[in-house]
Amino acid sequence: MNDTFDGTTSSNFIRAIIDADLESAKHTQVITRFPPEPNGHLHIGHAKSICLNFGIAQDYVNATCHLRFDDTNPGKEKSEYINAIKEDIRWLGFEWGDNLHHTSDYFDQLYAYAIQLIKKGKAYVDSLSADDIRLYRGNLTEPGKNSPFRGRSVEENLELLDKMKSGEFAEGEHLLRAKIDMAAANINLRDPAIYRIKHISHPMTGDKWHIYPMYDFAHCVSDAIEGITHSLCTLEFENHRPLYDWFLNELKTSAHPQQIEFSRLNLDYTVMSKRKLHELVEGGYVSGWDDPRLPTLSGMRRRGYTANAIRDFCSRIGVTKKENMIEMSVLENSLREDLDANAPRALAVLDPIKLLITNYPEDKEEILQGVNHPKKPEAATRDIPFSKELYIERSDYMDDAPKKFFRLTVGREVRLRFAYYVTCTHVVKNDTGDVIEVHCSYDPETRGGKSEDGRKVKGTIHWVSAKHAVSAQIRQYDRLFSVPVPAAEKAKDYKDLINKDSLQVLENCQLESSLLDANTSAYQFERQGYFCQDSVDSTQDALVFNRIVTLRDSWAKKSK
RNA sequence: UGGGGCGUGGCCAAGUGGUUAAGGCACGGGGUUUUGAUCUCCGCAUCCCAGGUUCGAAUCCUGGCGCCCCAGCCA
Repeated sequence: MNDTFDGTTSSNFIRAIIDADLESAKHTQVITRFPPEPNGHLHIGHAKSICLNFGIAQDYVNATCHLRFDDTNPGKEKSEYINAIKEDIRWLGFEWGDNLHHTSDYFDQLYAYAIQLIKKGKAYVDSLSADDIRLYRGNLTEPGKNSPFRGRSVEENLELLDKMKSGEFAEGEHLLRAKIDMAAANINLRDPAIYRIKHISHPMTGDKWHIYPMYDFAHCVSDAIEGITHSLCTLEFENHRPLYDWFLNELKTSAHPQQIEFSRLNLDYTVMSKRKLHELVEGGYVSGWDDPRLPTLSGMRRRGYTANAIRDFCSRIGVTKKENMIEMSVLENSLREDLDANAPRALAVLDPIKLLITNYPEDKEEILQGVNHPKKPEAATRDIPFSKELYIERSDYMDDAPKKFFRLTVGREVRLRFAYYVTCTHVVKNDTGDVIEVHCSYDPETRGGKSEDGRKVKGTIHWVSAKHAVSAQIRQYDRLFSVPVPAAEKAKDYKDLINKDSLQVLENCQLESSLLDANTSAYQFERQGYFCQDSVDSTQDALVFNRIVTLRDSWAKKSK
């Protein structure tokens, strides 16, 4: 199963373990699971896990991946997140079929297992306060000590748990704990909590329960119930694995999934923690969960990222146990690769300046042909109107330009893409010395942008006919933070490190009219970058395009 | 200074005692080009450190060093 695609390897140490388990016949089928807690939106870090888990289900014979909402904490979770999460996973290109589950589906079984633990003398109801429990737990270097309630009889524990369940106690009054070892070096083993009292109704189970199971107890048992073979999670759960195994061993479940940990994704110039993402959204630092600057899947989707690109990115970064910080350029590379291969081309002037072709007839109009995709002849061509007055990019003209500037300056000839060669004759400036009009003469013999005489014209610039152009607003997005690792700047609040130019709005950009019929997918605006119509704010009367990512620009790099 | 992990080029990442130490991103340079895009070619590490075992070590042993995680009735 050492499969590759797109020329990059997608194998990793986890797949190697699975291969070995299949080889040794420990398992004959593979079942993984993706277990989001419905308390926020999915981000690119989740995509790594989704691609790992669902990717395995996709690549191995007879394998499946369950989608399980880990809804054990009704105080923090909202059912509205559930649909958003499902939509994101589907958008990424994965499906769970009949395997949609909720941890809450197993509340009855979980409760029965808890009773079993009590009967085995492996769990007890503690009545210490939260503060006392913390005190009794000890710390990293000192062992904890037993709770005075640790020795309660099985009968008393059973009775107390039953009353906890039916809501006879206040929150915090009692707690069901596993009886393991208060002196364990691994703090997770110092009698961890199993059930806590919460008088909150649950989106799935309503008011049935007044107690809800803790992650450590619920997760391993849910995995076992579903027959998960490989339970993949991130590194911070490594210390919980002994507990995962302890529960399953004590309960003698029919299956004992193997928990395997891998490192979570970190991307530079952004933040990934749920807390920070919530803060940015709720504090109004961004426009919402789908703000195109956010690393959320909904934000990236709105920005114009493709699922393809994200999947490719995930396969490129690999899966290991090493802490990592992936550079944004890796993501952008995956993006550009997909967009270059698939996005139709168009001409659009973002910062327009008038270009007048002085020797072109006043009322003449021509229809020229532009190729829709240089690498896909089958994508054919489109009509592009041409006339005397055009708009070109302000940055494509320069006074006293250096030799290497392959664009316009007085006396220099350039090619107007798909159109004609034009030579700049002079420019008109306003009082403050800004160029407001560029005058050129054109060579009628160069229609289509080529000449018979083989004359070399190094530069090609994009343009749009003034009278035919449609104007639009363009939102240029850049990295959300001004530093690579916002969290590392301990002296500053990460919110003060937000890149002030992460969103730049350009009004009155001039687009080729065919963009009026633009669909929602990506276009390449030649020489600029990739753009897509904003799914929320763009209308026929007021077009709004988002810049997904710029084109690589070796000229900008050189001229720095 | 308890326990658990991790350390291969700027960032990822293959490698499991014998390879010129894969590949991608980034970076530098050449070519092609009606997008200074794409494409293409070339360049770019002795493997945290120190000892040791071995004919031979990134891979094995010993000792260091560095970084990450854990003291929620969160997940």
